[in-house]
Amino acid sequence: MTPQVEVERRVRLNRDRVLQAAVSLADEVGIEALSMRRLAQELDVVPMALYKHVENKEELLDGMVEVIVEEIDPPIRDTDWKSAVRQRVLSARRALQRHPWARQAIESRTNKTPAVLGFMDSFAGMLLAGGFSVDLTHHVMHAIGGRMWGFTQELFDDAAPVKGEAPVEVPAEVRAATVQQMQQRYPNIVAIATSRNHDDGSVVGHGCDDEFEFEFALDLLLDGFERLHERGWSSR
Amino acid sequence: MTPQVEVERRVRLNRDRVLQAAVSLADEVGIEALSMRRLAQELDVVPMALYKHVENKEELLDGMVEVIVEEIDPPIRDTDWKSAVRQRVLSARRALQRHPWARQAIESRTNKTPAVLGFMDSFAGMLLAGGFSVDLTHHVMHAIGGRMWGFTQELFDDAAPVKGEAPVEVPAEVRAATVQQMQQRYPNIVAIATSRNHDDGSVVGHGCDDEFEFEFALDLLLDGFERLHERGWSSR
DNA sequence: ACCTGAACACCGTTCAAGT
DNA sequence: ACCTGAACACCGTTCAAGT
Repeated sequence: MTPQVEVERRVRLNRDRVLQAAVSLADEVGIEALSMRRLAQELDVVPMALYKHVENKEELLDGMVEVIVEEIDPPIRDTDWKSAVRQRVLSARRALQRHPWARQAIESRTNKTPAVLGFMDSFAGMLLAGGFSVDLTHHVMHAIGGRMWGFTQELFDDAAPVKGEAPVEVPAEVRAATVQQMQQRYPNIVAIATSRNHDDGSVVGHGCDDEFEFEFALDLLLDGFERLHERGWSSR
Repeated sequence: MTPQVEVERRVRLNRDRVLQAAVSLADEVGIEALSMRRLAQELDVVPMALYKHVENKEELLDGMVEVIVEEIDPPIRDTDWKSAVRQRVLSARRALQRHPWARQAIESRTNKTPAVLGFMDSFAGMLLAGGFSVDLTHHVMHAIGGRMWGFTQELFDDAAPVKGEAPVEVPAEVRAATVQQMQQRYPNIVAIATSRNHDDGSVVGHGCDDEFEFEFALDLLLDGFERLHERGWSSR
């Protein structure tokens, strides 16, 4: 009857279109109202059509987080570490504020997707370029991560075993290949992850001492408060 | 047939038993697997029986958060502000770590329940007792809140209008009564909330300047990093 | 290669009824 | 006063089938 209309609305679906639509829908209706069925409806498609472009809802959320992380500006060049870091943190904050659901979504993800790893890697790069030791960079990443979002805690930890599933055994050669790939793409992260506990020859690291990281940031803040208090600081 | 068994398992339900069961269930199976139906099953009761003790699932989650907040130790007396604050933050952290779902649950709540308000009030009290100005206390609360969990941002804001619902108009006399009640129970919070913008006579305050709070904490950390860097700090 | 339709095993919550 | 049972309008995801 109206063939060109049919043709117009039947744009071919692809992963990117699915993710973009999901982001817009979450912006409009909130993350709790974002369902596979509703998203499909928005795209004029039957629910199951989405599953050709996205494994399941978890992977959809991973993809949405990737979209948001890619909105963050790259590091500013030719400036000191402090203003580079400051600008980038504020840029990340702006991205999160554009999408009110993003904070919660990020915090619920346990997978580290490439965009997230890339962000962390270039972030560590700013500090290392500023002359920070790998050690200090590591702790600073934890401390600043808590400011922007809550998920940095486990970034360098071993993948947490999924509830109810036996942890997958990865053959040694696959592990070695993965480490090499990681080293190529995320050299700073690998440097940090391998710098501790290298006495036992493990390349992966043993997860961070959560308690230490927490108190590290806490004490920095407490000392800061004390200094402001002593000098009679006021916001006006 | 077996009347005493029937009697034994049919313990009368009440709000507390529901909340405790919900907390245990979430501890065991995770927050995403906690459903009203599953909780009812755990309590040997039909799903709808829960709704006599809890308005709906949102209120169930509010109640679970209350349970966790009540696990936090009260402030330690007869010590300086710094170690009082430090101990209490670490106690809060321990409570959250006992219940891995709690962080996410807290962050998803927008209601401020009495236990949460009470916690914040006595927290502010530690700083005020240490001689901090109301102004500095206010910003410190924001900065430290971000360390423990992510929800302090909106604590002093006006209640965010619920999506899709017209904001409820509260009669002036009801507002006045509420403020007086708040002043009785949460004097410190009210002091903080009313100290800013008092030039226009509003008692409620206008929400905080998010951007200012964020940069306040960020710059404290950046200055801290800089100091550690300059003095060649190392974690060993 | 991509999309569909029906079906399954779940949700939160309403309503009217039972004790 | 407290609990029940059936029903409604949703979920995410499987499977086998269509083009």
